[in-house]
Amino acid sequence: MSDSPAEPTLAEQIAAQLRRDILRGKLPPDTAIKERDNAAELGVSRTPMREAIRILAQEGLVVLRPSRSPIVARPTVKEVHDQVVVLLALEKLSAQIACERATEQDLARLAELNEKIAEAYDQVDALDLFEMDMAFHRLIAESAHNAALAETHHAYLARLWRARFLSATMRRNRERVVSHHGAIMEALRARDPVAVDAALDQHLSNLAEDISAAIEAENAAAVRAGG
Amino acid sequence: MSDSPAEPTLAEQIAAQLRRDILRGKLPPDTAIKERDNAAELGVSRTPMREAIRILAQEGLVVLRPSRSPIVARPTVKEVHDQVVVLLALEKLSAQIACERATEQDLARLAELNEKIAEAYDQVDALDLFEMDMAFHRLIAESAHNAALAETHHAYLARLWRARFLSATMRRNRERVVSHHGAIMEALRARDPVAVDAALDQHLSNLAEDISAAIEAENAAAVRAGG
DNA sequence: TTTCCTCATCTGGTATACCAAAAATTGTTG
DNA sequence: CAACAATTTTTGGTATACCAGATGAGGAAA
Repeated sequence: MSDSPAEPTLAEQIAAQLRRDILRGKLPPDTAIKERDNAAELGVSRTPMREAIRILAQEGLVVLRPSRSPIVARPTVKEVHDQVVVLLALEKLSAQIACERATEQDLARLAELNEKIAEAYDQVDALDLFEMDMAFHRLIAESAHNAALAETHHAYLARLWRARFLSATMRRNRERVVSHHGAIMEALRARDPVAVDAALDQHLSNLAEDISAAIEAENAAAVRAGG
Repeated sequence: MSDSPAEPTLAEQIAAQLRRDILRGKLPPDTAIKERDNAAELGVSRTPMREAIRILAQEGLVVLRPSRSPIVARPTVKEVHDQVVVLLALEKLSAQIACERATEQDLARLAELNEKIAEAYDQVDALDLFEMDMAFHRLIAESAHNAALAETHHAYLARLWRARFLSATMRRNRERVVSHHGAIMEALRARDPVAVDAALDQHLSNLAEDISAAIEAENAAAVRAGG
């Protein structure tokens, strides 16, 4: 699942481009991704475009239908909610294991990032803050030193990027995030599984609701626009 | 992730073929899968072979290396163990949710399959029994009615197919599996999350050890053979 | 007017050819 | 004999062309 960081292949570049467009909303749900037209538009052949579409399909961002153009996925509230449930479970498992296995370096990195977030939370724009939040959670997953777990967790984090971003824009109390992160940090540092579990529950419990509200709002808007 | 059940594409057929060969051991770990030679051998072009290899890479059965032939993966004991940990967590989460959400039909199907296994456990061959066991666990995951969870669980189940098969062949006490399944069944029917958790722990706790032993044995054999 | 059949068109799937980069091998030179 | 450099081979990546099936529109018949 790890790409060669050296020189991304054309298909990966295309996938990255489309991914950005989808996540930023430039390609809204239900938009058709015709591999012919789209490839011509970008001046590439169908082959890498095809592969890029497969990558995004694998990530759940587009859906493939037999004998039909692939379209940008329009996740239902239930689907997103289900994914959040899994994400939460994976992250809690990670944290549990991390209580035993996290190295001092892991904790140091986590603390450093947490510090950075605490300093910047009211100064940087939402997107940057969001990236840092994502990195924080990824670090937790990686602190369990379980490659499969980290990979799957990361996949869900990526898949929920848009939903989480939508929810982040509507949530204005950033202070809470910072305090939650602090609680998670402390629990991890104390290597207290129970406290970590509680802290994560606290931090992510509202996420599902926020995301649900955001998705519903977007879908309602789409319906109004005649989507 | 769901295929069109109608008419599998060539790439999917090739992937299925290779998957079987790998899981059955016909293509042992470290075997190179040259997309050129292999395609010519099967009488197909590189395109579907390439896609098939990607599919298997996604499943973790083969590893892609830059500027090198893809090779059949040789999972380390730690990797497999890590995956088992995740599988167990996913299955326990499924069971927890299933305690609330499982329909009577779900439980009926589960009971039916359990019955079938109990009747056949000492009569059918290991492979058939294994398939039934896999179906049993998949039913548990599906009883949570969380598509994302079921999908990820199934992916891990498939990824661990070979390891689980290896462990199954070396374990001769099939009765235990049956009794464990019965315990899981009863706990689910009672919709008792604690009991389900305990039953699953009981059932899957030895799996990691068994698998580890099997993997180590295979790797040792490979070393002896000059792999 | 409605329904059904036909045909043009669009879709993804596959085959083939070409290219550039990276190994591996071989030859040369110290 | 060893180390280095050039060539040859193998690899994956990309472009292009062709094919079969499905879709959907449009016309003909009831």
